Amino acid sequence: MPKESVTSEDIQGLADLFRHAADPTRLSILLMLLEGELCVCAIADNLSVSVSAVSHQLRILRSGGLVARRRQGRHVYYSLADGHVKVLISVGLEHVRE
Amino acid sequence: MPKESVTSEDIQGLADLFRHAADPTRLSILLMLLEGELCVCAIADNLSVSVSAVSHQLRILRSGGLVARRRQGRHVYYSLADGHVKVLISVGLEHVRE
DNA sequence: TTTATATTTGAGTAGTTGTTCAAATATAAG
DNA sequence: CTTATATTTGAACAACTACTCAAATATAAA
Repeated sequence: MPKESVTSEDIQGLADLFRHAADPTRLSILLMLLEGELCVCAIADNLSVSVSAVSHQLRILRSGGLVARRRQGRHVYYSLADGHVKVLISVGLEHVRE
Repeated sequence: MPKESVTSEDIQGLADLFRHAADPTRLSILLMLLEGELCVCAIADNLSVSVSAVSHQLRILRSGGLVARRRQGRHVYYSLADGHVKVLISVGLEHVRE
């Protein structure tokens, strides 16, 4: 992957991706979604964060293409958008655990 | 990688890792270092950023264990600390390029 | 429709962050 | 020692971010 092939748009996209995963609350949400989809209230219950705060973070994750959502009745279920997130978290964990 | 095995320290470490890679300037530095070690002034020349700004960012990258440094004469050469960074960038690029 | 539950949204705010600028430190050469 | 080059450091400041709170929207049940 030579440097010449990396455009400034790539860099901005990469920075956005990492920035979206750089917050403990959002990261906790992503880790929860590794095991399957969850509705907003379930995520807020498991974390100790308000529903509003979770919704705000989910909006950011969705704008970054990290999660997808599906409405069913009064609930909105969120899930990981693709497999890249799993790999990023796995490699990241290897790094922080040395 | 079950959720139960991920501690809050893991989450904080992961968030720090992604946060360190979440800035365009730092990301550009990491991409440059993919091809080999460089001194501070060379990095500042290639980017359009002041030497001071580069030094500040290198300090952050070093505190996060992403880069290592080696002094030789008046120059200080920086390089990637381990292979995880390369993988993170590779997977990230796959994601942003769809 | 009215009521209740689930989620989203916007404003406001405290805390964080990246840069610039000036000063300090480090090493080498004269 | 003095001078020059390379790098680091701290303060100050503007820009950004994550949360709270209140209000709005959405869907379902009575």
